[in-house]
Amino acid sequence: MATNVEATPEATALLPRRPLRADARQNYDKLIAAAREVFAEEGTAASLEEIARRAQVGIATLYRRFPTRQDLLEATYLEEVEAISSSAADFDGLAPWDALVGWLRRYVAFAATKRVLAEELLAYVDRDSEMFKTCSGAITAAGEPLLRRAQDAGVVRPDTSFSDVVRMVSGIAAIRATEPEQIERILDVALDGLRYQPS
Amino acid sequence: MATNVEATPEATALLPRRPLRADARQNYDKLIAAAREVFAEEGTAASLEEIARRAQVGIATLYRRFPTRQDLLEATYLEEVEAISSSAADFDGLAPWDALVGWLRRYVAFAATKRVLAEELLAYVDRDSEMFKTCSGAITAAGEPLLRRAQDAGVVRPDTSFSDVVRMVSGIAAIRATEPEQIERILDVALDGLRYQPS
DNA sequence: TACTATACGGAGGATCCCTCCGTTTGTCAA
DNA sequence: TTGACAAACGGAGGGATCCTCCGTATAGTA
Repeated sequence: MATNVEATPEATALLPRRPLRADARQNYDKLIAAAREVFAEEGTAASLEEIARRAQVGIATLYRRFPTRQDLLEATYLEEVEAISSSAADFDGLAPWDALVGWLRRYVAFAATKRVLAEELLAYVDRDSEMFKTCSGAITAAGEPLLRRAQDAGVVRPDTSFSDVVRMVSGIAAIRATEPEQIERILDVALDGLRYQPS
Repeated sequence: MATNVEATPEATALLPRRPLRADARQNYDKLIAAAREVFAEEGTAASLEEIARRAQVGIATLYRRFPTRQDLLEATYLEEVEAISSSAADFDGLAPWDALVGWLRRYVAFAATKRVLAEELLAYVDRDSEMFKTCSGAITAAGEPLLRRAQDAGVVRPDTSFSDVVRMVSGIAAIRATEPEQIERILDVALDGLRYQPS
């Protein structure tokens, strides 16, 4: 995950934060990492003490940094968005098709936890709040170039927008499948649809 | 709510249950009523002890009847479906338009809690399970005649299906509005759309 | 090195989950 | 009506979680 230095060059400023003491910053990162794991495993109703335990941090440390469950949820969500956005750069070296698909596959894993976090956040935050707008903007800025590159190279049909693709993948990621391989199969088919050239 | 007699004439058999002792049946009804209230107020993560308290029943009584939180959730959901279905008969005496709109307004209140219950149930029950199929069938059987009657009377445009109307209303009911009056206003506009006669 | 703001951890009271078990009560047959 | 029993009830209580308070430790600075 993105380390928590306050002046990262490519920082999208999703998480504006004052400088923390070194130990505090480490604990912050450990808490977010643990929260992402536990929320993914047990849903948003997961025990905060379990998160603190897994982060090997006292429960009070968790509450000091995140006074509310919402605060922890929101920070985890923003870290996820930041991670999926900045991960687009990891695929720069690959061929256009492989780069796009590689990122989208990563997006599936991201979308699964993102959806449940977002659902919970929406109970307290407005859907078209500054936060959600910034997030969707960051994701578009990260992924749209991958799509355009693939389209310019002729390996993806030109009549699809980034929004189309992301929503298609999000929809597939949200399928309640009994076996996880099913998601894989469906995703494969759908991605093949992107290569199809309409006559 | 529908009282819990085991041989109600119009019973849709959504809730097959063996005959209960009189006191047990009363407590069952009190628990469902309390559960509906509390789930609506606090979400599906609400405290079961709070539900037992509000129903003025011992906590063990709740657990005996509903060994699992899922069981209580499911029973509450089914009661809601049964209530909204059988309530269609309440509007038989009204004019076609008033009958349809009256039922749909009741549906909005229903949909708000239904959605959150269904969301939680889907974590454990398959989307196209017998239960969900039966429920959507019951709602269609209840509401579709109201729509058809209004269409036959010429007060609702003929080019809309029951599914269209229900999903429109469900969508409006799911809006995360800050003020509840907003839902009312939007619903009014949308329902006026039903009267509009395309040329 | 010494000082202080910052951060840490855990005890502890309140609440919730769920089970066990002794007590009460509805139902039915005599 | 009455007596007997299956059915149902309620609450205590162990374990887990929530959240706060407060004494202790340490990073950063002069």
